[in-house]
Amino acid sequence: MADGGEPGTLRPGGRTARVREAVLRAAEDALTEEGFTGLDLADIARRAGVGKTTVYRRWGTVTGLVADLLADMAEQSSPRTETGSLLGDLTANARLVHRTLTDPRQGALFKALIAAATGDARTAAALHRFYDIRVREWAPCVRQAVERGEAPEGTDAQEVIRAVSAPLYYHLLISGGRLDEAVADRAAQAAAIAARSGVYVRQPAGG
Amino acid sequence: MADGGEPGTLRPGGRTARVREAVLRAAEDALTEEGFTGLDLADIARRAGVGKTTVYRRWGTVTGLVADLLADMAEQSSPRTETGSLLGDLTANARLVHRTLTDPRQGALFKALIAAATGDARTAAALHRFYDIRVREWAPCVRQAVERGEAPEGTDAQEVIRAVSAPLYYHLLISGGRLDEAVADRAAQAAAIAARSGVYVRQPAGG
DNA sequence: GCTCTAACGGGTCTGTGGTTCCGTTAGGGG
DNA sequence: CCCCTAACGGAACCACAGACCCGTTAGAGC
Repeated sequence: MADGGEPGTLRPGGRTARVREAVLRAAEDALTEEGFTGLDLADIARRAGVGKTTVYRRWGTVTGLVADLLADMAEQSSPRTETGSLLGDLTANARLVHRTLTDPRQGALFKALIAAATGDARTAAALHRFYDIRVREWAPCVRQAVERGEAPEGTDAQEVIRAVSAPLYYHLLISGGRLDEAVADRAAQAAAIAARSGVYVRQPAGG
Repeated sequence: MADGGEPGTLRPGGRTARVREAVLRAAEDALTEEGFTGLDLADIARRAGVGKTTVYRRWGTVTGLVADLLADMAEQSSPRTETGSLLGDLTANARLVHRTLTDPRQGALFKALIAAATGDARTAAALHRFYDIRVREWAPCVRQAVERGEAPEGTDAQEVIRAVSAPLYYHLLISGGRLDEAVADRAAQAAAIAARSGVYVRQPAGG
């Protein structure tokens, strides 16, 4: 009678964890191959080798499952490289994002995740959290540049990192142009120059 | 027996045109209010005051209808302003995009359109065409800046315009951060400085 | 290793988005 | 102004995603 809450919270070990893992991987595959529109929880259950009832009970809706997938993806982090210069670090970041988005599977997955987030507040929150974590991981390279004197005091490190990614996502989702490495390098250069010039200094002192 | 092609092509005037107009406006409203996910052709037909059979026959699928809506939107163009300086023109552009994306209805509509494009090639092509037209409309202000000597010869005007929009769309779709006017102004400043520095010169001559 | 019950899963039912059928309305050429 | 037929529209039909029921499996505490 007195249930503790959502299914999977009282006995999260063993089988439950295996099922979650299998379903999230299946969801990732399905999103990648079918896109967000062509998604079907029964198909995901089949891919994962679990009963579809389980998927409906644990996650309820497609967007709920995508939100959980994003939370899971947010856990895993890939460490960043350090080159010693702002432009070098931003270029490394831009090329990492570029590689991810141009990879056929990963690119399709991210497109689907972003599409899912446009239609559901919880999924959107999960997506924002995922990118917030990724941006925070790279922000230190901007702060180091400030310490080296490459960028002015008060520079918004996270905004600089976002500025590097933005043109790549714009090409992927909106303009549809060729997403070659030159686009990534230009994005890094533009962000580096703008950061050096103080464009990303918080609360500009009237100018 | 020998049909000429798609419905609506042989007798495109009068009633057919009125129906198309009503359905596209209804689709716009539905996309804005329900988002791409919660879209239903029967609901659109109801809103438009036409039979749902008509909508299915003329457009077939939701994505087909969205693609047609984008083609229709691409027709209407809003003229740009000219301020006399690159930064001024880019700021005007950034604020225009900012106003569009922060308007509750327009912002929701564009989110839905972009989401629709991620899942269907025809819709994606229509979206790319729409933005290509808008970008081309603003490109002249960059070319004028080149003539004035504000930016180096060979600057890719369209890429500069895209660089202005990119951070705004990144915030709207991905980071979820506050989309205030400062973001727009920073985007314009960053693009202007990068353009001046030659970041957007085509085929950089090694350097 | 026994028990209790959280969590899984096959099978069935149902609401609704999408299709088809066929009669009705109204462009547009003669 | 009349006719022909392109295009519209109501209604019945169908398939399938998602909800529900109830028996089965396997964590976790003693």
